[in-house]
Amino acid sequence: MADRDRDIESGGTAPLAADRKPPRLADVAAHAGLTSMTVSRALRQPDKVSPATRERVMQAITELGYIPDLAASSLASRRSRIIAVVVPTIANSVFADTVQGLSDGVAAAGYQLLLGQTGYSETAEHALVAALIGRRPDAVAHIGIVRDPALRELLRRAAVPVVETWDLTAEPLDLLVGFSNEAAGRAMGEYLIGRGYRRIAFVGGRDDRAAARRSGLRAALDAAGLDASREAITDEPLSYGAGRRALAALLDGGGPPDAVFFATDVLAVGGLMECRRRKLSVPGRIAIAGLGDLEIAAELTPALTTVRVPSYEIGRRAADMLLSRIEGEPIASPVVDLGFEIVQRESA
Amino acid sequence: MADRDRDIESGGTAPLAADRKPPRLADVAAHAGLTSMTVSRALRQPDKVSPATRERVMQAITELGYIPDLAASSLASRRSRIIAVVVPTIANSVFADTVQGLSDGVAAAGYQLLLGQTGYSETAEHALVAALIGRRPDAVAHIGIVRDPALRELLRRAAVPVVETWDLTAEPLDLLVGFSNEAAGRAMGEYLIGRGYRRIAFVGGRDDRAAARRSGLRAALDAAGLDASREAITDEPLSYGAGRRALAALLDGGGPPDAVFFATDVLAVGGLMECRRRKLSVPGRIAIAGLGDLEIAAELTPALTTVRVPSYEIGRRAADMLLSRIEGEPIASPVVDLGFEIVQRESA
DNA sequence: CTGAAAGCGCTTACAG
DNA sequence: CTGAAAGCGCTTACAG
Repeated sequence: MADRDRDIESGGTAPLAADRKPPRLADVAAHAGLTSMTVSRALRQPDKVSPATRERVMQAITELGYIPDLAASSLASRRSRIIAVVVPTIANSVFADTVQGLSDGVAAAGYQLLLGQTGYSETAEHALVAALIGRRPDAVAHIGIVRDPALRELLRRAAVPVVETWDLTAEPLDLLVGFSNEAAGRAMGEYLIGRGYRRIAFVGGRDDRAAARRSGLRAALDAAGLDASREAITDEPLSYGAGRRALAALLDGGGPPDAVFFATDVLAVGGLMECRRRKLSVPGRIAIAGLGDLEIAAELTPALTTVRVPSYEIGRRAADMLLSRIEGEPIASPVVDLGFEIVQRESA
Repeated sequence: MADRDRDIESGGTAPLAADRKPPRLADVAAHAGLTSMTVSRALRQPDKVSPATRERVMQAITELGYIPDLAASSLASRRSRIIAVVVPTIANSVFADTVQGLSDGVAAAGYQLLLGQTGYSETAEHALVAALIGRRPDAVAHIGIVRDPALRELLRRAAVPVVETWDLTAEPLDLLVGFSNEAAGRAMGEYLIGRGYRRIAFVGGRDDRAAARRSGLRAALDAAGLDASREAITDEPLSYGAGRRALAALLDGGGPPDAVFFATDVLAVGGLMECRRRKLSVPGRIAIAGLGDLEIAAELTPALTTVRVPSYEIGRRAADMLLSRIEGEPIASPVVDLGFEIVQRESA
C-alpha cells in the first residue's frame, strides 16, 4: 500500500501521474481546439478528416497520453472488438496452439481475446459462457462442439457469430472448423490392423473428442472382426502419469493388447514410459500410437506414431471466418474440414 | 451465411430467438413491475431488497433470459471486473500454469481474464498493454518484470494495480510475486560444482529471466574459480529442437562441457535427446540440468535434475494480492518471494 | 425498502 | 470537412 501510494504521488519519471483520472476524448478535443466528434473521427476514419486536423489530434493524444475507453466505445457503437474464447483448459498445449492461432488471426484487426476455461465441466461451462456473453463479444470461439441444449439456446439468443471447433457435426450452431475425430480413430484402427496387430486397445479420457476417436477405432475393429472391448478410460486430468497408469491397468488386466491407440499424445507418451519401465520393447512386444503430433512425439526413442492434427490452423481459420462474419462478408463455406494425417514413425 | 440466417430466423428450439435485441435492465424491470434501479440493486446487493422483490426480479430475469451488459456496467461503475494478463506466449506451459492460477484465483470473485500475448517483443508489448488498458481493467498481471521505461510510465499513469511476476526486482511498479532467477542459477551452479563437475556450460534464450539464471550460474563458477565462458544462447522460440541444436553447437565447439545447465526444462529435454542420439551417457559423460520441473522431467530416463519453480502458485498469489488491492484492503507485503527448490534426480 | 435524475465516455445519425 | 444533440445500458448519489 505504502509503496503504491508513493509511486503514484511522487510520480518518479511520471510528471503527469498526479492527474488522478486519465484524459477523456473531450480533454483531447479541448487540448486540440476541436470537438469530441472530430477527434473520434480522426481516430476511426482518419481519411474523413483534413491532414492538418489529423496532425493536431495525434499531437494532443500524445501529449495527454490519451487511451480511448473501449468500454464506452463498445456501448456506443455496439461493437466490442472482443472475441470470447471458451476452452476446456489452456494447460493442454494443443488448445494453447489453437488459442495462439486465434490470437494471431484477430490481432491485426484490433480484436482482443477474452479467455474462459471450463475445466471440462458442463455446468461450469454454462455459467462461464453467460458471463462472457455479458461482455457482448462480437464473436464466440468454442473449443469443441456445443452439445448442451441450454447452452446452444443461450448462444443462439445472444445472436452472436459462433465458431465451433475441433470436431465435425451435422448441426453446427453457426460456423465450424475442425476435423473428424471419428474418422481419425478409424484411420488409426485401420493402420494398426494393416500393420498386423490383432489385440488393439484404446486409452482415453471422457471428453467428447476422445469418445469419437474411440468409436472410430471400434468401427475399424468391428469391420475387421476383431475384439473391440479392450480399453481403459481415465478420469484423471490429462498427464503423462495418467497415460502410464491407464496402460498399466490394461497390461495388468486379462488378455493384454499387442497395440494401443491413445486418444492424445500426452497419454501415449506416458504409455511409452510405462513400457520402458517394464522393459517391454516397443513396437516389438506392444505398439503405441497417439494423436496430436506434439513436438515430443518425433523426439522420443522410439519416435511416436501418431495422428497429426491442425491445432494452430483451426484457430487461424476460425479467426478468419469469424472476422468475415462480423464484417458481414459472405462465407464460402461455413463448415471447414481441415483433415488429419497419420504420421508413421517407430512406435507402431 | 445462409446457414446462420436460417438458424436465427427459424429459431429451432428458440421461440424467443426472433426478438432481435437482447433484453435490457429496463425490460426486466417492466416485466417485474419495478424500476431499473431496484432490479440493479437486487442483482448487486440482494440483501438490500425485500425477499418478495428479489423473487420477482429473479423470475423476470429467467423468463426473459436477461444477461447484464457488463460494458455498460463497467462504464457506469468504473469497475470492469477484468484483469488484463500480459504473457510472452501461452504456448509455454509454465506460463499456462501461471495463467491457470490467476484464473482459479479470480474466478470466484467474478473477474474475467483478458489475455494479451507479446511474443517476447518489447515493441509489441507496448501496443498490447495500451490496448489492454483501453478496456480499463481493474488490475494488470504481467509475466516478468516490466523493464521498458515507457511501459512503466504507461502503467503508472493508468493508475491501475499491477503485479509483476516470475522474478524479483528492487523496484517493482506495485506488487510483485516471484522468485530469484539469479539465485536459482547460482544454486544450480553450486550444486553442479558440488557434484564434481568442472566444465559447466549454460544454454538459454534471450529473455530477461534466462539472462538472470545465466548470471547466477556465472557467479557460482567465478566464485569457484572455474571457466564461465561456455554457453550457447539460442534465438529460436522455445522447443525441444532448440535445446538439441544448442547442445549440439556446444558439443561441436571447442572444450566440450562435462555438465550443462539449461535455462528451462524444455531446452534440457532437448539436450537429453541430443545425448541419446549421440549415445553420450548421462550423467556419465555429460550431466544435464534444467529449470521448471515439468511433468516430463520426472518421467524421462534418465530422470531430469532440475529446479522446481512455483509456476501455478505465482498466478494464484498474484490473484489474491490483486483482489486485495482492488478492494482497498491492506497488503501485508507487496513483494512475495516464493522461492525455488533444486530437485535432484538422475541426469546431474 | 424503493424511485427520479444525472452521468459514465464514447459513437451515431443528422445538419451545415 | 466539422459540429450540436441524443443515446448506448448501466450505476451512483440523493430522496423519501
